[in-house]
Order: sequence, then structure tokens, then C-alpha cells
Amino acid sequence: MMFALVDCNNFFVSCERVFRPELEGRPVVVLSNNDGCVVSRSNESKALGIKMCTPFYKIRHLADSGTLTVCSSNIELYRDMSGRVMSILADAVPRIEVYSVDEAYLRLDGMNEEAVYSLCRTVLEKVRKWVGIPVSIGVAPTKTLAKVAGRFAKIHKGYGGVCMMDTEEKRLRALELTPIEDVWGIGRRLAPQMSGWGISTALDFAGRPRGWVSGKLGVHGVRTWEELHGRVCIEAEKSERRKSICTSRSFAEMIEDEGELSRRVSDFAARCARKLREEHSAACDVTVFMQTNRFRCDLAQYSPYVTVRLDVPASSSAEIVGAALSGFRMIWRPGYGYKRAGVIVGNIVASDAVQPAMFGFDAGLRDKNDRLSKVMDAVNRSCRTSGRPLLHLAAQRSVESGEIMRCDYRSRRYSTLWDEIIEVK
DNA sequence: TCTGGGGTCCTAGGACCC
DNA sequence: TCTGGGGTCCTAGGACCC
Repeated sequence: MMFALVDCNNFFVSCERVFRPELEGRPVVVLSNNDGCVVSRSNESKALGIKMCTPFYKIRHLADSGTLTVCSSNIELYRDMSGRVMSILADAVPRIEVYSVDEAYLRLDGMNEEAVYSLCRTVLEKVRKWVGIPVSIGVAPTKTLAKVAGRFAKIHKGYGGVCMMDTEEKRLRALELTPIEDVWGIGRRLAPQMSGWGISTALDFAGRPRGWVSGKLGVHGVRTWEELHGRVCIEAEKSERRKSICTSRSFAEMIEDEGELSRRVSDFAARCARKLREEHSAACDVTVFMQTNRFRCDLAQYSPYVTVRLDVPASSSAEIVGAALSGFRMIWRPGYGYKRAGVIVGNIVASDAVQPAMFGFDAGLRDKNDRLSKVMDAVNRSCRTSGRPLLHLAAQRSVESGEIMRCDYRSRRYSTLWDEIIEVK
């Protein structure tokens, strides 16, 4: 059995470059929401020493001097581009597993090495030619090893983007050359501990006895260890249905006003409800959280959250927003400047499996709410010209209404909005 | 002045039950 | 005075991922 990990290089930056070819070869970064910090870097900006998650204000001087090109994130564009890449992959093999917006695993069973290699080359070239996105592909017997191979495909030009780990010698050599902190599953917290235990490479880790790994790191560590030995442990595909859906934002300015914050929370809740309906799901739990500015040690901190339980799983905006607002009222305290808030809906089930409640929420009202949500969804689907919904509940205030979000370096919505596409032409 | 957003899984400890 | 033990479920928090 073989897995191929297909990974889009510097994905968000590469998406921007498709529509702005003049950025090729230049240092480019894409910023997070609110132009907060760096979330994607071109190789040239990595070479400048810019780290992932660097706050933008620390590198603003590079942008001002013209050294660095900065883009605000354009999530709709990236999602659209991701879909195009994934559909090419899905056409290439019988089974793919989309792991994230910029990564997917291909299952390559029953093929010999040459066939695998040639398939990977074809995929790489098609994605590059048809979508314009450069990818790296790592092939190995397990997903963790495919990640290792993918890293080599990315950092060593000699591979031409495809690295195959198809012999025992290559596996051992690759593990020897892979720092432990670059292994999938070894994160920020574990890496320093590893070095304390005298482990600096993946090979050092793989050389420890299984029992030792189990004692120190538990089942998670054992899985990684097994996978590095070439034995498949991480196979299960993610379930179809997400287990929780979160909508949250940091605010450009701190919010102190109760009404203002509750409108944002209502909006987050309505977005969660909409996402639920899009997936034909319903949720039993609605969690509301808010946070003060954790970087301002000089200010009082307060970061409460609460989960409101619904009697019957719901997906109508009215019910989800209602639950979120009741949670909001439980935890809101005056006198703080809130920098971030959000809503998480959890305990998600299929909406067609929902049993009507015998008591509690009135069935007639529920039905009315569901129908209202359907109508709103339909109207908003057919009237989306500005990227924001036309209809919303009175309690909401759209977080993307412009005046409250910063996005000074935003690219056009090249692939997703007709008015802007027409404008480009 | 200025620091993202959205997920998953595991585990320890408490509640509860017999 | 003396106060079991084991199993299961739930939850909060931590760690990881992109």
C-alpha cells in the first residue's frame, strides 16, 4: 500500500500569484483576518527570515519600503482554487482524502513504483498547468512517512516536486535527515522535551523501544512511532459530518458595548446555523465565548465561555441565535474591552435524524423557523453579488460589512464574483 | 497603536452506579 | 475507632494539525 501526499506549495501566496504573475520570484506574504499576522509565505519571504504567524506590525517596514508584497487574505478565492486542485486529484485516482484546504492524500494501491511515479508527475503537471498552483508530492507506505517524503520533495529541487520513499534504505536515510520537530504529530510542546531526552532526529525517535514511547507519549506517540516504521496506524478517513463548527473573529478595535458585542455574537451564531444547514446537519450545543486582549497585560483580563444545551438539535438561525444570545447574557460583564468572540455549535447530528421534542420548544414554531431559514438561504444564494448575505436577522450585524474589519491589501475576488471578474476584464 | 481562524483527538479526574 | 472497589460516562483542558 502506498500513500501520496499532495501539498500545495505556499498555498495562499501561490493563489495570489496566479492572478498577479508579477509577484513570481518576489517576497510575498498573505496575512490573516484583520491583517493580523502572517499565514502564508513565499520562499523568498521565508529567506528573509519571516516566520509563520509573525504579527504584521513587526514587518510593516518591509512592506513600506517595497521589499515585501503583502496580501490580505481572500479566503473565497483560496477555497475556490482548492476545489479546482482537488477535482483534478479526484479525477486521477479512485480514492482521495482531502486533508485540508491545501493538502490531500491519494491512495495508490496495487501499482508498481514506476506507475506511481509517473502518475504523480502527471498530477503535478496538470495542477500546475490547469490551475497554476505548484505542488509537492511525497510517496511512502504510511501517511506520516509520506509527510516526511513530501518535505524532501519541497526542499530539494532535485526531486522536481515528487519524492518517493519506496525502499528501506530511503526510509532510514530520510528519517536520519529529518529533525524531530518536523515530524507530523510532534508539535511545539513535545519538541523541546524530545531534545531533553536526547532525540534530535526522526531516526533517534524511531530507535527508541515501543514501551518507552508508550510511557512517555501515550497512544498518540505510539501511532507516530509505528507509522515511522512503515506500519499504517493513521488510516481512518475523517467522518463525513464535522463534529463542531466554529465562527469567531478578532476585532480591529476592542469592544466594550454590550449591544455591539451581542450583535457580533448573533452574527457568528447565524453563520454557524447557515453552515449547519449547508451540510444538512443540526446541533445540540451552542457555545459562546469572548476574550479580552491577551497581549495587553496592563488591562484586566476576562475570557469566559458557556455552553447552552438545546432540547432538540436545531439548525434554524432563530434557534441558534436565540441560544447564543442567552449564553451571551450569562457571561457578559461590563468594564472589559473585548478583542475576540465566537460561537461554536457542537454535538452535531444529521438533520433528518432529528426527533421532534414532545415537550419544550413548540413544534409549530420550530417548523416556522426552519422554513424561514430555508427561504433566507434561497434568497441569499440567488442574490450574492457582494459576498455578503442580503437577508439577515435583526439581531445580527455582519462582521464583514467592511467598516469593522481591516483588510487593506485585499486582492479582487477573481474567481468567485461576477462583478469583479467583469471589472478585471 | 498593531498579534488569525477552524478543526480533531486524547487524557485525567470527577460523578455516578452497582 | 472502623468507611470498598471497579466500571462507565462526561467534561475540561491540553496537544496537535493546517
